[in-house]
Amino acid sequence: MSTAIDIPSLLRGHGFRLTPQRLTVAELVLSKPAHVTARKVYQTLKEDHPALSLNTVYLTLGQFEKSGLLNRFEINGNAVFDSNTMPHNHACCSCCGVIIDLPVHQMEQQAPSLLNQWQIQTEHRIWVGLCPNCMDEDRAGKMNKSGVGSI
Amino acid sequence: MSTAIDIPSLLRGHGFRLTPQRLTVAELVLSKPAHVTARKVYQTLKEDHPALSLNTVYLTLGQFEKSGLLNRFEINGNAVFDSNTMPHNHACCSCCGVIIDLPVHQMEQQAPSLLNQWQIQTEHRIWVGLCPNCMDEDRAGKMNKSGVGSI
DNA sequence: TTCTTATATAGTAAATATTACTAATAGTTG
DNA sequence: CAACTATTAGTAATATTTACTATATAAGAA
Repeated sequence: MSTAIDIPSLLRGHGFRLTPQRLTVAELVLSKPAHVTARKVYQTLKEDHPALSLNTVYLTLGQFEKSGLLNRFEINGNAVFDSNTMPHNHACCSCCGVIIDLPVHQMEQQAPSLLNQWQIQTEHRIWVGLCPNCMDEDRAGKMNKSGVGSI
Repeated sequence: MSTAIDIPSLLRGHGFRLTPQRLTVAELVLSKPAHVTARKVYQTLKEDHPALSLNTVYLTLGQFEKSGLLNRFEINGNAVFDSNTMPHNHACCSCCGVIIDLPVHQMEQQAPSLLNQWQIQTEHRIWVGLCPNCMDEDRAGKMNKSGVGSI
């Protein structure tokens, strides 16, 4: 009678046990479009769910990301988890912090029309992947594990 | 006899005093194209310049950013300072962490040709500015100071 | 239902990044 | 050289995230 996501089935389908904590977090971040930080999830839920630790929120969001249920990106130094796992872009308000989704399929180089009402201050586009050097090392089986942290 | 940047003049022109610490940091990050974190600057310089604290590096990079000498962006949870203050985009290697500059003026929606040799894993595009709500509040003189941290 | 077992969790601590504060230092200007 | 003020190192505080561990518990087997 509704198109609501069946959270228990979704979690089981990804091999998760159905614990109250996990169900609560999933209900908040997977049942509807959401851009959340771990802290925000914890603050939102802790009152009604005292049996939930910030620790578990971090772990759970990380698990959901690994399972492809959430996407993760960085904004202003915080990890933001996004229930929209389809390719898309974002706009973030520097005043209130709201984040909105933007389509990727415009031909324009400029900001998409959804931003007509916004007063854009900065725009940033970043690609993450393997550079030619590391692809070579990868092929040679010598890929290091230093990761991006070495910047 | 060279086109090298005159760091002392540059700093004086922005109202900075010429201290050894500031000159050292400036020489590293302003005299040539650079993508650096505060920690990286500190680690690079501390051996030859014991009279330099990580604290000062943070402060100095922040001052340079405020003065428009550096641009700041986030990648993998770290603040990265970029001596290229002209509009441009970035690619970051998920293996070695190298960051390269990319032009903004291609018409293509796809990754720019500089990335032909890369194996791109993810792409992210983000616009930062004032949303319609906050623009209204701004006009009404009620702009809050909560900032992006409230996400 | 009861038992078994591996997973999940809270609590604690640790690691990392960044900012705040302060007393002492040291450029700069006159 | 003297005075003024920016600058700095050191320390501490804050915030985010990860690591570790003993306990609790969900899920499947008996």
